[in-house]
Amino acid sequence: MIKGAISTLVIHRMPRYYRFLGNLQEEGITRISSRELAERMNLTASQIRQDFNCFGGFGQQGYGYNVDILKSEIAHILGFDRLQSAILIGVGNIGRAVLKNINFESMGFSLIGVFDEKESLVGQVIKNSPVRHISTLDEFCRENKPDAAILCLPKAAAKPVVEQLIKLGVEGFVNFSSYDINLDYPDATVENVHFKDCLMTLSYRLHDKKDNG
Amino acid sequence: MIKGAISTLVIHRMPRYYRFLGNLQEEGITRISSRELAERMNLTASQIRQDFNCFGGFGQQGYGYNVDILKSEIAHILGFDRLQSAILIGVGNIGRAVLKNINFESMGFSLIGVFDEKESLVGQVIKNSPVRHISTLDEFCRENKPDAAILCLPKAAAKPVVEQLIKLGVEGFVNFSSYDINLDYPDATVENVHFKDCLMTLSYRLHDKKDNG
DNA sequence: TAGATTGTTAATCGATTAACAATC
DNA sequence: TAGATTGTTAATCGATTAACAATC
Repeated sequence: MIKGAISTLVIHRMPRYYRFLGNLQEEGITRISSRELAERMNLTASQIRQDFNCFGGFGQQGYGYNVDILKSEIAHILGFDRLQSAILIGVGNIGRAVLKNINFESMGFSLIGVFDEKESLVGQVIKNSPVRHISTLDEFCRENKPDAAILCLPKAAAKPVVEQLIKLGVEGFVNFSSYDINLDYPDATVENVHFKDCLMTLSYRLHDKKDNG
Repeated sequence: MIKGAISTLVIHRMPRYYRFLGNLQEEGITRISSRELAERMNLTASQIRQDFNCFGGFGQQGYGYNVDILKSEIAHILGFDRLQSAILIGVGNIGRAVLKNINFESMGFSLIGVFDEKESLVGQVIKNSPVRHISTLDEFCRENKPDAAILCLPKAAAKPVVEQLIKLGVEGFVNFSSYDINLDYPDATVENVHFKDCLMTLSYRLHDKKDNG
């Protein structure tokens, strides 16, 4: 497996491959060619082969790809077999949606703490995780050294929390708040998710279609 | 304004520009050069100028860009001044998060209906929108012809609803369910949002950092 | 006028596509 | 063996960066 300089575009396609391979498994399909997969995913066969060959290539000439093997190779590439610890901050609607819909263990993370600023939520258990008060965050992090934090806070609250966590040594963030985490922290890895941007893009595309056919 | 064939990459940067320009306004900054904006956004000045010049260019030599003007030009490009009608389906945590955090009118949409399959939610009013039962969706769409639908459903429920809406003539989708809407409908415009993919990407990056420095 | 910074063209870089030899 | 399909190299295409003349 030759890593080194995988492009962002390739990396962002890997989770999508992983998802589609899961769908194939559910359909009972055990074998697929790059051509067939391309058709399903709206890519080209060439691109798929190039992507997989960034990591070594997992197919077999004349046969294609074994779905189970390919999926587990991707799981390995994405690091799902080596769990990292994560905390989640903010159990409003977004936080709850994440907690209820995402199986952390299946995607490389072990959720070790959930925090909110609301006293009334403290102690409540959501998906096996007791909610802790945000005031205990500092102590908790010094003791447990989480690798990553999932931020589900309102925009205004996000910035100070990010700064606090950076100081505490947290290196990875998934940010669902509409605050844009800026990457002046060279060691931090950030994935910003902006709901609003998708609506804006859709607005553009719908108008574009009406105007330009 | 010469449109024609704006690349996906440019289109996806526009909402981000819009957001950053809003931040500048909040900071009371009225004027910015491509160089300064590039620094804030982790882009290059060249790229910013190229992006804006896809739509005609809104700056002034020797001065830079007027923040208010640029922001409202982008609002116009994204179509925020010509509202389209939208419905939202599914008022679980994701649906509520969207309803509570997003101001539709400010990003080109007017929300005309909210639906859920749970009888107990019907009639409840969330952010000025009464929840309707999903069984009334067909009739509602035939009467009101919504332009877009925001899907906040579980994976299994998403597929049939998409097919139903396509038949009813809905052309745009923002899809927050983990079902991947496939674009075999040539007229439909889809923005899929996959929470999980972000976590997976973060997992990759964190491991990559540990392994390769 | 001099300085700054855009709009825009040209050069570079990277990603996708095409082609085909290797091989299952 | 013949057919299929990969892995991989080469060609193309597109996006980013660099450079600079235009101009405020």
